[in-house]
Amino acid sequence: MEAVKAEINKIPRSLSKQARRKQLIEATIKCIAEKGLSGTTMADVTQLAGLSLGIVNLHFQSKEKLLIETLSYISDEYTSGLTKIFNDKNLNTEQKILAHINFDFSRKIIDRNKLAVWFAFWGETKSRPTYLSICASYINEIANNLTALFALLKQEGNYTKVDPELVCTCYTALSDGLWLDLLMTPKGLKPAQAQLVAMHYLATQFPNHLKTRTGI
Amino acid sequence: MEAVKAEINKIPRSLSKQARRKQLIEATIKCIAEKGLSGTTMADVTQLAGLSLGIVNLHFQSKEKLLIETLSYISDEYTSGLTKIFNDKNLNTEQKILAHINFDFSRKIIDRNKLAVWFAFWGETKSRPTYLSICASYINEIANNLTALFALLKQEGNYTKVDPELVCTCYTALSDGLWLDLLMTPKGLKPAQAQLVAMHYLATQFPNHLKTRTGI
DNA sequence: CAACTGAATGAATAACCATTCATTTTTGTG
DNA sequence: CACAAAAATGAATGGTTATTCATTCAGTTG
Repeated sequence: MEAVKAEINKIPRSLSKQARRKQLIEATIKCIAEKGLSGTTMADVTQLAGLSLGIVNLHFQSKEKLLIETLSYISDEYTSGLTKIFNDKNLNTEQKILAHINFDFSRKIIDRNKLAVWFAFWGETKSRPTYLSICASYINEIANNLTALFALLKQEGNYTKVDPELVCTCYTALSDGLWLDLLMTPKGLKPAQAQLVAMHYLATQFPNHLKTRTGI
Repeated sequence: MEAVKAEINKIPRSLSKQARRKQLIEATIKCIAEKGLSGTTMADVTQLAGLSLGIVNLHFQSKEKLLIETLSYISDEYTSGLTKIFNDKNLNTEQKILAHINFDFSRKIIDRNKLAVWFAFWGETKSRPTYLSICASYINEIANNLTALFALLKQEGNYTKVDPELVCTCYTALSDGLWLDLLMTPKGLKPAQAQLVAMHYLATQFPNHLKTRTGI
């Protein structure tokens, strides 16, 4: 009891509002991963954060708003990472595409807790338009950027038969599906293998630029 | 009021146990699609089925069992359809693969209500091992069958560089991702287009057997 | 150090919801 | 038609959980 109290007290009360919100959002991510979206209660979240029951309503007004902020949090993390790559002037087209794939399968992104959160919300988009609208805004932007990169590589490499939009749709669906695999069967597919699968597809479109080793 | 009562009364009370269960499961599918897994209540399900509140516990003992039976129901529908194709002695290898893809994107399977149910449960697999075990059993069987088909086509068509297991992993992830697309952005990707995307990938592996038109 | 401010607490409240079961309705059978 | 068995009903129950807010606490300022 004393030990617990001591540990809790390590967290200063004067954390800025922003930091306290982040602390709660990260507890929410863990909670959704462990108990599911429907099984996540305010008591769970606040206990995991080492704070008191009423704190979520103080900082987020309601549970629903906390959930929305949590989805926005991981969406922003993903989008901003990709935007940075897309705008990096030191990378050429091929390097940007490679960086994009590396990012899609990096530790930060394919963390199983975060994957659980993605799919928890995606599973509810049909019934909750708010969740959908949060996702829709970034999906379009990323697709446009990625399509543009594929179009450039097509030009630069004389891949006359490549359809950039089709490749973008296919790659995006493929990586979503691989994410699902990583979430559901962690004993099966490993992150590095998943990335190779994605590379394998892109190598069929841009064989002179993106090569994969044989086997997975 | 009279009209409602009349309509309800159309459903005979003497429906066999099996049929009543099916009626409730189908109401559950609609409900999960409309309100999400967390938002689905017993009152919702039974009202949608035009029956009384207590009926679920009569036929399924608990809400949790109803949900599990609902997942099993759509899993069985999917698995049995694919098994039938795989065991069809009138189809050659190429035709079986084509039939598999056609089935994956058939109306029956990519019904948005059912897609919503798939993803609702998948989003909770990390926290509910029961859901995972229901899915795990059929996933393996289908993967083995499909890999075997790809291995056969590789042999028959002399595709020396094809890795059947890799192609199976890639195709499966791709179709899962396309399903997600169909669920989340129904205004974007259409079922027929999604199928063409899947075909486009397989055409890169078996170009002499599976061709796609240009464009999506 | 005393007064003040805003952050944090958690007991109390009110709403929601799965489950139970005494009662009613329907069906099939002799 | 009567009667037993089976199926269905829905009011009542009890457990769970989001939200509220009076109170406590920590940090700051003059």
